[in-house]
Amino acid sequence: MTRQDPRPLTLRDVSEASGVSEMTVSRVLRNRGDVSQATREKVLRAAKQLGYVPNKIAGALASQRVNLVAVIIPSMSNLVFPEVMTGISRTLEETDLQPVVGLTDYLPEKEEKVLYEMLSWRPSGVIIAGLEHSDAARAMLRAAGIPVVEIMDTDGTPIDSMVGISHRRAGREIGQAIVKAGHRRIGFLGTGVGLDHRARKRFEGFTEALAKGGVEVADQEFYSGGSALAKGREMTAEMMTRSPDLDFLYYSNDLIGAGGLLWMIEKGYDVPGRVGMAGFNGVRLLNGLPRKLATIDSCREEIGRRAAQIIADRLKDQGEPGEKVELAPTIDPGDTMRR
Amino acid sequence: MTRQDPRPLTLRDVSEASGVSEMTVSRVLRNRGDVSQATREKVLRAAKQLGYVPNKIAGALASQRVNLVAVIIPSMSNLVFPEVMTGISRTLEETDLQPVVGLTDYLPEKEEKVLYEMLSWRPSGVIIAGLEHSDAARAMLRAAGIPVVEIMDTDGTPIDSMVGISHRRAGREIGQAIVKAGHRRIGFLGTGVGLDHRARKRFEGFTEALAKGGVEVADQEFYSGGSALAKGREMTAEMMTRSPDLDFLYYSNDLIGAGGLLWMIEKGYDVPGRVGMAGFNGVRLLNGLPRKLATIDSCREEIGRRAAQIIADRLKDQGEPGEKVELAPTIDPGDTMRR
DNA sequence: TTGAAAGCGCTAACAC
DNA sequence: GTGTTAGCGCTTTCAA
Repeated sequence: MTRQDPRPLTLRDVSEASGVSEMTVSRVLRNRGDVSQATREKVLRAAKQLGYVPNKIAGALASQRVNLVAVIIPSMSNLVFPEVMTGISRTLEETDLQPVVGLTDYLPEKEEKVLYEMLSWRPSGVIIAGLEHSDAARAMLRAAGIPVVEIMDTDGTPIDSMVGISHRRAGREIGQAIVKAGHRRIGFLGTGVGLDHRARKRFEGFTEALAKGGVEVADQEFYSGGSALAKGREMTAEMMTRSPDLDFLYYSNDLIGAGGLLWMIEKGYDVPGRVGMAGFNGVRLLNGLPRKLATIDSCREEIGRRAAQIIADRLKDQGEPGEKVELAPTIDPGDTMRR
Repeated sequence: MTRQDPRPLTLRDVSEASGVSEMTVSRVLRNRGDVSQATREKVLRAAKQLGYVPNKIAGALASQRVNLVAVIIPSMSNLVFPEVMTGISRTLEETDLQPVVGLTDYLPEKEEKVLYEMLSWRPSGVIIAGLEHSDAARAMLRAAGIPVVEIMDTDGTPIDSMVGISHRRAGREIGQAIVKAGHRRIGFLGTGVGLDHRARKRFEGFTEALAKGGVEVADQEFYSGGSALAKGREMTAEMMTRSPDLDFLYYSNDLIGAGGLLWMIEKGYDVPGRVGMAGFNGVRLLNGLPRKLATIDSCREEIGRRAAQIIADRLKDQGEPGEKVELAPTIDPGDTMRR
């Protein structure tokens, strides 16, 4: 228990303390091969006694195996990726794999850097958000020779496997539903495009569906940063002042939509009678607000689970490269869309 | 660019491709020592050409240095730890250190396991939430011989350094303020104690302050799981039905408090005239709700920043072991506390 | 400025 | 069931 020497403990220390060879100690600690009960106990006692913690760096180098899965996502501060992580963790917990997270802040350069850093630890697999990556990033992923699952989005061609929803389709479906419900003066409030490809695709699908119905977006406003609920309020106030005849507001995410909804309720608008509203994501955190915003579930936790499962299977030599999973989200009209 | 061989690239490949010794290639790639411009360029070109990504496993084993900081926290799914992470990341970004996160779900056994896993990668430092750990966990942390910063809480004795607020004091201060404002029929709504030591300490400080003012908690209710906003609503409805004479509701976190506040507004209660309300954390996400709940900022991002700074300094041989930082949160009365 | 040799702490493969 | 040997891919150290 008490050691004077600050040198980290090694297998050799356990070997000497227990009088068992290093190799056998290693076997015991990894539960590998046949070791007699007596020896096992001797080793375990010595290891615990000393407070030995194995050195995975050395183990990984020797065995050429690292039980890490690199997970590369834009951010943890909105409500979407933590749920994806939950799905990944839940699934990997049943294996000996561990997720390690890298954040990109939606910046391609940062993605490239983070990917490089993570690959330098030689993970067993990669789960990465989105289908858009720099050439260098794609080259690294291909060269890594490990299973790669691109998640969230299925509108494009994956390097290897992909799991997600079609954001273009999601945008299109909500657009169709809005037009079908008879709305003609439609406002869009969302994140600035460019950084977030999925938001862009939703917007494209949305305008496309409107166009088919002979409708154009009547007003739009983009934001970045700030508290989403408060931003939603502000933007909605501005837009309804500027374009008081709007009869539908479509938000690129539930949080700003919720802010907008709170404002509309306070101002006494008849929602959805006079103005319909919808967001995107199916954020559960918002359950408990006075009214439930219409939304499309982005299947975040399931995406995480499926992606992790693909990696796990591939590492067990089950499953083929190039698996493609497109989940089908459905519209939840909540309390803010006419049916 | 195109390789048939699935074998990962090594320094030797770059060495052969560039006609420079492995040692010199290594120097170039790490920007160490003097290398002629000509050689440097040759090496860089070859490395890029091949798409070489260094193997940190091997590097770490050889150099006995790992630029990782283990961050061990209970959860990512509430609003508090993501902000702590933001502070840690911001600070570490200015160094060559990288955070790696492990989650405990507030379970001591899981904490022990996660800690063991993380320490087996021989990180350069550890940031861990809370001051309560199993004996085994404490032993591991001490034996690791690396800087350890315990965060969030300062009510206790750290293994090495600590950065946080006194939750007992925070509870006491809000309790005092409530009593001073003349409230006598006080309800408490919070997380079940036992798992979350900090929530427990706040509650203890709270009841202590009430006792000093000759007041007892008139009604209390605990919850776990579910959507916090919705839970806050439910619990508040139940409590106000059961104990209609309450004149203050204190919640152990802002989210359930916000749910409660929404319910109170809908039911037409005069807040804070007839019933005062307060939460805890200073969650910015909630800015934008109709009214602002009184709260105490838990200084999450600053805690992250300070903790990371302590690790970074110690690794540069600046700063001493055993540093203790207690931040002083202040009450924000918002719109729900009489002043 | 460059290179050669000797490990870092562990495990695969094989012997006993 | 247990031990021995030879690396894993880098970096440290020292020599040239």
